[in-house]
Amino acid sequence: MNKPSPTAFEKYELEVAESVEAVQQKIKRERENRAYVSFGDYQCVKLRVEIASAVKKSLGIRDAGDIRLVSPPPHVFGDFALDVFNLAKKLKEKPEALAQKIADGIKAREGDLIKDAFAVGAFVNIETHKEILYRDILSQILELKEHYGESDVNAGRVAVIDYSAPNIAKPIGVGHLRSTIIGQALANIYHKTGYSIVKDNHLGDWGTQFGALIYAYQEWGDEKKLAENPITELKDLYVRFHQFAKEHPEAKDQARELFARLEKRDPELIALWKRFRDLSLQDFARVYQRLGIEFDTCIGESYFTKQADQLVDECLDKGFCRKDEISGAVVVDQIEKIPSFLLRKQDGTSLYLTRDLATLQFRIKTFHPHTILYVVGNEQDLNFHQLFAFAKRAWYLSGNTEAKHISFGMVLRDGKKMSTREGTLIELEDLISQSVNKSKEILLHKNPDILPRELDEISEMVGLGAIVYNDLRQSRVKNISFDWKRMLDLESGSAIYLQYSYVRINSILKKLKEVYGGIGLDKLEKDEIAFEYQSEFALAKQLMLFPEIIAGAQATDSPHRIAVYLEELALLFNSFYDEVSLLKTENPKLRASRAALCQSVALVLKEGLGLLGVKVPKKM
RNA sequence: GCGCUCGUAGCUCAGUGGAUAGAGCAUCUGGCUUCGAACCAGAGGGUCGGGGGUCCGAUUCCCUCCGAGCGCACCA
Repeated sequence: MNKPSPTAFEKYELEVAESVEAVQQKIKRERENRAYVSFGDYQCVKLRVEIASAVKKSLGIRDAGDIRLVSPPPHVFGDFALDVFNLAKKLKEKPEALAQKIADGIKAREGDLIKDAFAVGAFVNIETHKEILYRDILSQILELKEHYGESDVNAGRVAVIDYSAPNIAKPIGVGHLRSTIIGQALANIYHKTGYSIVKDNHLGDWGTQFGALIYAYQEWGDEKKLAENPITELKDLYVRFHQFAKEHPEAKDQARELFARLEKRDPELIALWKRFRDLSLQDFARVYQRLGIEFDTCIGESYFTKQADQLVDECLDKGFCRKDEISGAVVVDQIEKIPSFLLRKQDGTSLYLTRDLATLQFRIKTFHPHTILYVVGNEQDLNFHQLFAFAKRAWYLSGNTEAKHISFGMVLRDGKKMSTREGTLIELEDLISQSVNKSKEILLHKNPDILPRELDEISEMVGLGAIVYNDLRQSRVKNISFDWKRMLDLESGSAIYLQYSYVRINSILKKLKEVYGGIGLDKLEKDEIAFEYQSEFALAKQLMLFPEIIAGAQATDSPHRIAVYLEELALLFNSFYDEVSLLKTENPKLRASRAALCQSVALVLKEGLGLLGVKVPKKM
C-alpha cells in the first residue's frame, strides 16, 4: 500500500488531538492547583446557619429542615423573614404557635448576627445586628475583590459544555446566537462555582447538506465569488440548491449520493469539504472574537463518523438495535414512550443522532465529566430524549455522568421560525453592526466630546452588551420574538442601564480622589465601616446575596437570575445615589465607608455582567 | 392525531406552594445653580388564558378545555 502525505482529514484529526491534550492538561492543573473560596464563609450562608441553629435551639430539635431566607414585604418590620409552615407540618404544631415559640426562643438568646425576632402569623421576622452585618459584608467583598461570588460548591467537577455549534457553510444566524450566548454564560457561571470547563464548539460540519452543497458548487460554483466572500457564496449555493430541488427532486438523490461518497472519504470531495470548513471557521472567528468567546475544542460532527459506524455495529451485536429486513436501515425501536428512530440509513451513512452518540462516548472517555450540557434549541427536545434514553440503555451513559439538554426557546420573526433555506434568516454580523452603530449614535448624542477611539471601543461594549443582555435577561425556555426596534432600543431596561450605573460609580470614586486626595479606604479599619441610611443597608443586603445567586443560577442553568439580580442591585444603587452625596459627606470614616459600598457595588456589577458576557466601560 | 414547551399589567418580562403578585417600557405628576437626569420619587393600570380538583393556603402541583410555538425515523 502506498502511503501518501497526510490527507486533509488526517491533519484535522491531528489538530483535534492537540486541542484535546491541552484541555486535559488544563483540567489536571485546575485539579491540582486551583484555590477555592469556601461557600460556607459567605455572610449569606453564615446567617442562614445561625438562624437554623437558633431555630433548633428554640425548639430543642435536631433538624430544622431547609431554611429559606426571604425579605419581608415592605409593610412588615424586619431584615429577614422565615416561614414556618413546613416545619409546623413536620412537628404537627400550629404554625402561629410555632412561629411564636421560635421568636421567643431567638429573643431570649442573642446571636452574633441575630438581634431580635417577632412572630407575625406563621412568619418569624428577624432583625439582625445591621452594623455588624454591614461591616462584615463590605469587608469581605473588599478582601475577595474579583473572587467575590466564587465558591467551591462544585469543586473538582468537570463539565463539558456543547454550545454555539453553527453549521459550516452558513452564516451564523440569530438562532445560533442564543446557544452561543447562553452556553458562554453557563460556562462562566459553572466555572465560578468550582467546575472545570470544557467549552466545545460542536460544529455542524457533516451531513447530507454537504452533498447538497457539493452538488450546488459543482453545478453553479463561482471561484471568484467564493474567494471574495466565502460564506455568502456558500449560503447562496445552498439556497439555490433548495430552490432547484423543488422543481427537480432527483437532485436530492444525487446530493445524498455525494454525501455517501463523502462519508467514504472520497479524496476529491473531502478536499472540497475541508476547504468549505476552513473558510467558514475563518469567518466565524471574527464574530467569536467580538463576543469575547474562545472555545477549548472545535470538534465537529465530522470527527465522529468512523466511531459512529463502529458504534452502530457494536449495538447491532449486542442487540440494542436491529437491521430492518426490508429497507436495510438500522432501527432503534420505541423506548417506553419515546418514538423509534434510525441509527443508520439505507445507504449506510450516519445520522446526526448516531454521531451525537459517538460524541457522547468520546466525551465521557476523554474528559470523565460529571456533567455534559447540550445548549441546543427546543426544536431538538425529542432528539435529546432519544439520545439519552438510548445511551442509557446501551450503557454509554451511566450514573457517573449527568447529561442535560439545556433547551431554549426559538427566535421567531413574525411568529415564525427563520430559515436559511427560505432566506429569512437574520445574520448575526448584520445584527451586531446595527446595534453598534445605534450605540454610537446614542453615545455621541449624550456625549458629543467623546474621542473617536473611545467611541469605537465603548460603542462596541454597549452595542454587543445590548444584544447579549436582551437574550440573557429572560428565562431561556421561552420563545423570543425578534424585533429590530426593541433589540436596538438601548435606552430602556437593558445592559446600558447597568453599564451606566457602573460608570457613575467610577465617576464618583474618581471625583472623591480629586477632592480628598483618595477615597480613604486605606485609612479605614474594618470596625469603622458604618452606614447611616436604610438605602445603604439595603444595598449591602443585596450584595450579600451574590454568591447564592450565582450558585442558584448554576443549579438551575438560569443565567437570567443573575440579570434580574443585577437590575435590582442597580435600582437600589441609583436610589441610594439620589439620597446620599459622597462628596458632601463630612465625616471621613462615613465617607470612606460609602466609598467602600460604591466600590463593592461596582465590583459586583462588573463581575455579574462579566458572567453574562457583557463588558463594562470606565466611562461612556 | 400524538408528544414537549409557553400563556402573569396596554407592551416586554420576573416571581413558582405561603404575608397586600413585582420590574422595565408606555401614560400621568413631581425632582438638575448640588458626586453624570442614560437618573430618582410617586400615581394609575392585574378575574396570573377559561373551568374543575388537591391543600389550612394555588399564579405555582394535578386534570380538562382554549390559544401560541416546536417536534413526531432515512434533515441537522
